[in-house]
Amino acid sequence: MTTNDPIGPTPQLKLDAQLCFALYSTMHGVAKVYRRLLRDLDLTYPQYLVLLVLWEKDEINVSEICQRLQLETTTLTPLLKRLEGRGLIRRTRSAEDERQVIVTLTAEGRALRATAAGIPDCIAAAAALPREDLADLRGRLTRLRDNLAAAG
Amino acid sequence: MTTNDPIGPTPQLKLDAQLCFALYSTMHGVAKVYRRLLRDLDLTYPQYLVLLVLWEKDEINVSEICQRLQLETTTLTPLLKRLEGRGLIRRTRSAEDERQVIVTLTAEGRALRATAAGIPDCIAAAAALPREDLADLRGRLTRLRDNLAAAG
DNA sequence: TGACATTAGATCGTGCACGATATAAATCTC
DNA sequence: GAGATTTATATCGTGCACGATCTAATGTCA
Repeated sequence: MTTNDPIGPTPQLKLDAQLCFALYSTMHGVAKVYRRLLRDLDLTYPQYLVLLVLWEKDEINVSEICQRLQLETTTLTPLLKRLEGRGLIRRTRSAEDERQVIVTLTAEGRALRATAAGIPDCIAAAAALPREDLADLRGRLTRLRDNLAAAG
Repeated sequence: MTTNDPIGPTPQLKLDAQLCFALYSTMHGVAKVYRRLLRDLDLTYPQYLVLLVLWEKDEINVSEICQRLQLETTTLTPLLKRLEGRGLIRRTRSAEDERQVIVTLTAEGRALRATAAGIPDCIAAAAALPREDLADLRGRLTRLRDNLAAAG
């Protein structure tokens, strides 16, 4: 028989006590809800995030999208190619600086915004918490994220 | 020239206003800190989570780990094979029910617990927030996760 | 007992996510 | 203005994460 606790309690190593696991599993729960909502649009959640960025500001280069989403170019390059393949965006080399790739929404990509307009309300409904609680949670998470970035 | 806002404000579609993006990017920030801490142990964060589960309760089957971590067997099967390849766990078919695979820590897998004992404090330090704030945040996230699961 | 359903894991295919590295264009330095 | 450095993006390899599907073992019930 193996003992389950060979070196003492170490309560911080308990899964349910860990903030990070709460974050991890809650994110998966959110992703699951989004998958259902985005299935109609045939989008993944990261693809949806890229469109959110472009709906706010069109004709930006890849690294600006990277900065906004805190993702590496190695993640975004294939994702953007898929969005281009779907006809939602165009990727063109900048004339002034040939190193940059400018990402532009197509008419279809812009049109998708109207279809997506209802998504935040669906998420809020699934969250089933008062709007101010959600805003408060967002603020706390953002502060944590900034602290981690400063520490790392 | 393309307009940036062809269908009106729709402020809920703003990236920075979205709780879900805060969750998503904060999780990536956390993962980044863990990657640095776990590099010495040659573990990924999901692998570390599996070990947390086993350090709490050894000799459990695959589906129990799935339930604890809220992951699919299709995610865990290859991950467990990698941990087995590293010599940290063993996978054996149950004698009573041949469908089940029982996961057991090896001596090396148990020993790793001592090495990992300092990680939670490192994370707390990087988070740079009072312990009660972190506990509060964990509670709020768990509530949100449960609501989403109930809705989905 | 034999047909059917259920359960536990595994396999396959697709899409993130990132570290290490490559390449080409722009910029800096002398 | 030639060579070194930096910058923007792409390529490659590995590891999650999940939906769809498969297989084998178990359970059910006529």
